[in-house]
Amino acid sequence: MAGNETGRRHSRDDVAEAALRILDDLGLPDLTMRRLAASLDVQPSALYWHFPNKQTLLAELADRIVATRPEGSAAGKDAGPEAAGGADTDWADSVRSEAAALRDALLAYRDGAEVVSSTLALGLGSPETVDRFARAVARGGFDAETSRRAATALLHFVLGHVSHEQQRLQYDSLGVLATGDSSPLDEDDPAAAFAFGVDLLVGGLELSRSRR
Amino acid sequence: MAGNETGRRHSRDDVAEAALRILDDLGLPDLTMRRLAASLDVQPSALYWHFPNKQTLLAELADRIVATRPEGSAAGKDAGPEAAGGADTDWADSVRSEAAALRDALLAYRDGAEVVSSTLALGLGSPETVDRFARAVARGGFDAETSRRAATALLHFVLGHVSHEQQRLQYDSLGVLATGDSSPLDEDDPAAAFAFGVDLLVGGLELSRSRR
DNA sequence: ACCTGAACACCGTTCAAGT
DNA sequence: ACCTGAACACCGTTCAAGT
Repeated sequence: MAGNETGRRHSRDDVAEAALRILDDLGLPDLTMRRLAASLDVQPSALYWHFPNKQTLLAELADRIVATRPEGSAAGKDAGPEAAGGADTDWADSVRSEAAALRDALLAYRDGAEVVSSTLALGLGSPETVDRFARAVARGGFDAETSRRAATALLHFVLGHVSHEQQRLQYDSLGVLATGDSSPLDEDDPAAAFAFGVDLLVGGLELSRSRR
Repeated sequence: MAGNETGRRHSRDDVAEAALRILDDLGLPDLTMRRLAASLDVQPSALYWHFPNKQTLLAELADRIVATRPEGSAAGKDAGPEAAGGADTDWADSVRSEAAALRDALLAYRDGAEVVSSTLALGLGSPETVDRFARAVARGGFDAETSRRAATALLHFVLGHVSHEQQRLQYDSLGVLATGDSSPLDEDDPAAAFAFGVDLLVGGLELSRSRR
């Protein structure tokens, strides 16, 4: 059903795309190697020709998910007028839109945040996501270590927030929505709560800069 | 081996303690219902008399883990001299030590952060952890919604950071420590990186306060 | 280059029945 | 109140062999 319509053999890309489909349709708990194999009309063992194990498959999915950027959501150019060394008055907005773009990408696939989060935790997946944050922060004139630490703080917040957001989505889509049994982490306006958290981190950076 | 030494029957508390032991000794992936049952000299099905399912067991463990506070690490009293309404000049330090105490508690058990994180994500577990953060923030004179949002941002950062920290620990303890293959999220000084992230969030709150 | 067939070593959960 | 025995419906992964 993915890639080649009726032909027998599949590519690594076919497998990844079929996996992404199952993820988005059924969710991460239902993305099993056996179910994936079945969706490709293949034996489970065939998958191990394309990927050494499930974790590697998930890392590939994570990379594809974070590469999902809604059209025209570029968070500033890679090398603007002030790219070479100097401080950028607009760095804060670029951090904010980088965060928003990542959130959008994670929300584009069911359980996207959890897939990326667990892949990052295992040290797999491309470093692109942290790097983008770090570059945006560095535009503010912060040193490399500060930028990297701020970037991971941002990433942890974004992944935690969106994971919870998505968990809530499918919790609501299922039956259990009794009145008032919301957890204290639930937010009635997820986007606003997200922006607030990002602003807190950006504000902290601004403050640390104003103190030299 | 846990609770009653040679007697046959166990309490819910025995089961939880045995589970905590397995978690700390072998890690979350090896904490299976079957292995837990074996450690109690009991059939797997016996566990389902004490807990309706594994998730509920994990939620109980999460509550016990966050209740682990190293001796004398109280992050300020629950009702100090300025408890009733007014702003507290020292609220920032209380947020910081609350964060440090939570980190210590999570680090006290292998995979502690992941257990708490996944429990929180499922909306299980006690709301105490968020509440403590929210109360510490509220001492700064912030309204309830701001305090709650800041608290969840803090919690997401702490859980993300410590999860990664712990994943790195057992990654290092296993074989694979080739030179220079560290992920961009790795920190050579985890405690400093942790404090930096917390300071960013606290700084953001200070800034938002100075802007009225 | 890509897949089958068959097996290995597991999982979480249910449920009637026992004491 | 607490547990056994047996089953159900699954997992991820390996590996010799096929085309």
